[in-house]
Amino acid sequence: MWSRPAKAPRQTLTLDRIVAEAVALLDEEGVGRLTMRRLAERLDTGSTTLYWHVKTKDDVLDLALDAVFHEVPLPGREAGWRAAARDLMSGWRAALLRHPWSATMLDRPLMGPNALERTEFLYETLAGAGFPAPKTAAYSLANYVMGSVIMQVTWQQRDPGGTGAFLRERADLYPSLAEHGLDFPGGRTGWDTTFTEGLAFLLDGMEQAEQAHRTGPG
Amino acid sequence: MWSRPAKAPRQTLTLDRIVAEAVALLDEEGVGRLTMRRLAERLDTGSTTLYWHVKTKDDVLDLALDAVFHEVPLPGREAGWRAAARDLMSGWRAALLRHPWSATMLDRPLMGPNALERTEFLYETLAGAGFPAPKTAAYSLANYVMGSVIMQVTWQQRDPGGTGAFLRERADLYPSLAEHGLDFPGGRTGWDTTFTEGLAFLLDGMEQAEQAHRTGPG
DNA sequence: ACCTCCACTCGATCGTCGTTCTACAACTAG
DNA sequence: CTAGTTGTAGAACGACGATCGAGTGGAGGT
Repeated sequence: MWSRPAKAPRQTLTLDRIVAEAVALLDEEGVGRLTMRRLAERLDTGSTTLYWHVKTKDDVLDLALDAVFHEVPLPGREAGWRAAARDLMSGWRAALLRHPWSATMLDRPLMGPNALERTEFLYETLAGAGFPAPKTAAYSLANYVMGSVIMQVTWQQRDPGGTGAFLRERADLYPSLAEHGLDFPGGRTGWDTTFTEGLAFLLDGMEQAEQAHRTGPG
Repeated sequence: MWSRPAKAPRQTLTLDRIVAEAVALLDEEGVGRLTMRRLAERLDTGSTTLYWHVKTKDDVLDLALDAVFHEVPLPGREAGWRAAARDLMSGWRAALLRHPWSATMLDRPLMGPNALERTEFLYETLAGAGFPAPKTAAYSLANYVMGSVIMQVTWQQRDPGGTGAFLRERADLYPSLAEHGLDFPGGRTGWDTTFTEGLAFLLDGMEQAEQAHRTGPG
């Protein structure tokens, strides 16, 4: 009819749009509020429509998580394996922290193309450096990063801030904690330097083992 | 009346019974199937009754998680800080692996009495060993353990076993992964030794720093 | 110009969940 | 025996993930 409401020009929904909007929604409201209905609403469609592009909600989460890994830059290898590993892990951490919800989702297989590409890079780097067991080295580094991010996100956003007081009240039970511990944000860069120092421990140990392996059986 | 149906002797529901049953349910069916209704059913009561003893479902999960930490033995300190830290971390890991659902729940503040007691022990041990920043050392160790458990549980139970084949099919994209990697279970003790070796990296680095600090500024 | 087909959309609906409200039963103290 | 406290439970609410079947638009063939 003459005054037909110009029916929206049917810009077909794509998987990319769904994933991008899911990431945005997660960034803004957190993992607890990601709902198929809410996600659909933001995309101006019905919730059931999403199921044409995606099998389950878990698919959306898997895709969103892998999208985060896409933000992790692959460092150069000129500066040696240690610098490459350090930079990759720092970038990995930074990307996860930029999307705190992702920390909660690290308990699923990281099998997306972006995650695999980064893991492959890490293995290549370590194997190329002559590590006898790149598996162990990569495993240690990845574990450390995952644990760090989870811990930081946990304390930063799930802690009502009362932890310090909570522990100080119980200083008789937990003297060491009350003295040295758990007031993490502390300095502005507290988290970052603590992460870097811990990573240095790990890299030092790895370097030591690598040198021993190079000079030992040679 | 003589033949009164012996109306169940009203053994009042206690918080301990709830937590114990929650742990059992989680062990048997996993975190996805823990429901207030199912939990209540196992306790022969109504779901709403649980809310008398507990404020939300999250409380149940927090309590169940802390119950896991109760299984972590506190090692002796005679053998030095390194042995104590190693043993505490191994016990920590073992307890979490015994209840794989707990790995998924490490993204919440570990503020239960059992968790705090273990953390306090770790801080005490490291501070007593003269570490300049026990916070960094404890943080590194805890992060490593958390990451390790999460990764192992993820691959062991959420992976349909097709990962090896999946990666081998894509050996052109991920050559290093296909060669050295990700076929973790490998030997029977693959996970354990990989964990121990990685932990040794970390402890080596820490030991090195501790010695440098002792001889350096002295 | 017509028809067909298929990628795509959506309203209604199912079963389940966490949680609240309110009424009720059992035990305890006086 | 009664009053109050402690504990229990049914019904119900709103929201969720997911399925089903009926629809809609546009591209391609004829």
